[in-house]
Amino acid sequence: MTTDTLARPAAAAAKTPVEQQLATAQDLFIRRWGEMGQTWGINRTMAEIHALLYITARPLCTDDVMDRLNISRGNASMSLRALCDWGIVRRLHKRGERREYFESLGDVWEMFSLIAAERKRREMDPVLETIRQCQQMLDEASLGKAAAKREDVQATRQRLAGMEEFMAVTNKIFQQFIGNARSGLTKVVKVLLKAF
Amino acid sequence: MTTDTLARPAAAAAKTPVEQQLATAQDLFIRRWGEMGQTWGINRTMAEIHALLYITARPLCTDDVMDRLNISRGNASMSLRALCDWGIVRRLHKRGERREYFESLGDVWEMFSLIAAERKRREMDPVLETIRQCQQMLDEASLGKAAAKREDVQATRQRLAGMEEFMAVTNKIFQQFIGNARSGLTKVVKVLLKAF
DNA sequence: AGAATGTTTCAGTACCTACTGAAAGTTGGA
DNA sequence: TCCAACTTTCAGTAGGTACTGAAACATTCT
Repeated sequence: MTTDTLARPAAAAAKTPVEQQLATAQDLFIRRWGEMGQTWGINRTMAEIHALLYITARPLCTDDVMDRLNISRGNASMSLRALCDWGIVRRLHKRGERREYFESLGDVWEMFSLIAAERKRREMDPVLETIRQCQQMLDEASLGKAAAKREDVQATRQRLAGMEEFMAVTNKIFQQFIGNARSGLTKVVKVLLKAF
Repeated sequence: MTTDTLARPAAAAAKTPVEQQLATAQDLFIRRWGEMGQTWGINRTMAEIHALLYITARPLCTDDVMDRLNISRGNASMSLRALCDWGIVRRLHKRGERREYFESLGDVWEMFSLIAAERKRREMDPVLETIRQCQQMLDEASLGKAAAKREDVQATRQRLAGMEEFMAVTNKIFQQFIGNARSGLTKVVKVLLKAF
């Protein structure tokens, strides 16, 4: 089932052996990156496009992407836009050319920061808010004297508190990464690796 | 489209007001946790079952789960097994009872460690290996004198190297968490908060 | 052994996400 | 102003994942 991993068309026309090998190596990376994306909730094509832009390390236009990955124009357009929204791909106008080019950020640490910031905002923050909302509901529910002592209510309260603490701390760590970008992250890493 | 978020049946029969409010608060948390799971590559039901076991803080049997979340026996069985495989839910035999119960770990930090370890193994390690494989392919490709100097080959090499460094360091950080669980993470947090 | 109780598996299906391709929209040049 | 080059949108659909429900399987009790 993964045996045809290498079968994806490398790219079109006449190539030198070296070019072919380069394309094959790139395809291997692109494919794997796409697979990983999926298991982290990023769709395969988007991850593959990003991998392509990152690994080729030069600006590509929509048609380049379509041809290389064998996807439709619509798909390429939507995915490129989404990548730009995440901030990990940049639009680029070449002087004297009408068509737009796209290039990936080159700094993996910076990309990670951008992604972390966005996912925190989109996914962790809402959960934290929900937890607090739940806690409030339980507070109101157990205004009655006896109610407050029900063990099931107590148990749920404790679990909510445990999760809240975890999410709050995780959020804080994320925040350290965010905004510090490269310098911040490498510093973080150094500090961490030394501390253990 | 998210308006019926609260419409999910709270649970069946006759309940005191407090019980109802408790169930409602729990459902809210369960639902949100399920949503978040999806965006992190964990299927909704599995995340919901886990949330249910965590938030109720007592062992539940398959039928409890089925009834509360309104899912089929097959689905409940498969998902519970998967949760046990991850190690964040434990099977539990009650004395004198035939049926099996399930309970969630109570320590969020420990759960996080288990999940991190497993995802590292399943998802990051293969990518690291692929990157090294790609690098090797390029090494072979550019044995020829001129080939090694092609700028496209050079560029791809650099990008691969950047990604490799990132993944290697990330892996190392994960490894610090794994096995250290709570103490490890809180230590990380302390170190970080002091360093900035 | 058979019945009672509980669990797992899996073929079929519902549902949902991601993709295509063509039409509509946009921008710049003549 | 119209044309040419290029981009975006979106209705329809393909393909994939997750779910159901029933049958097969397991275990314990009588």
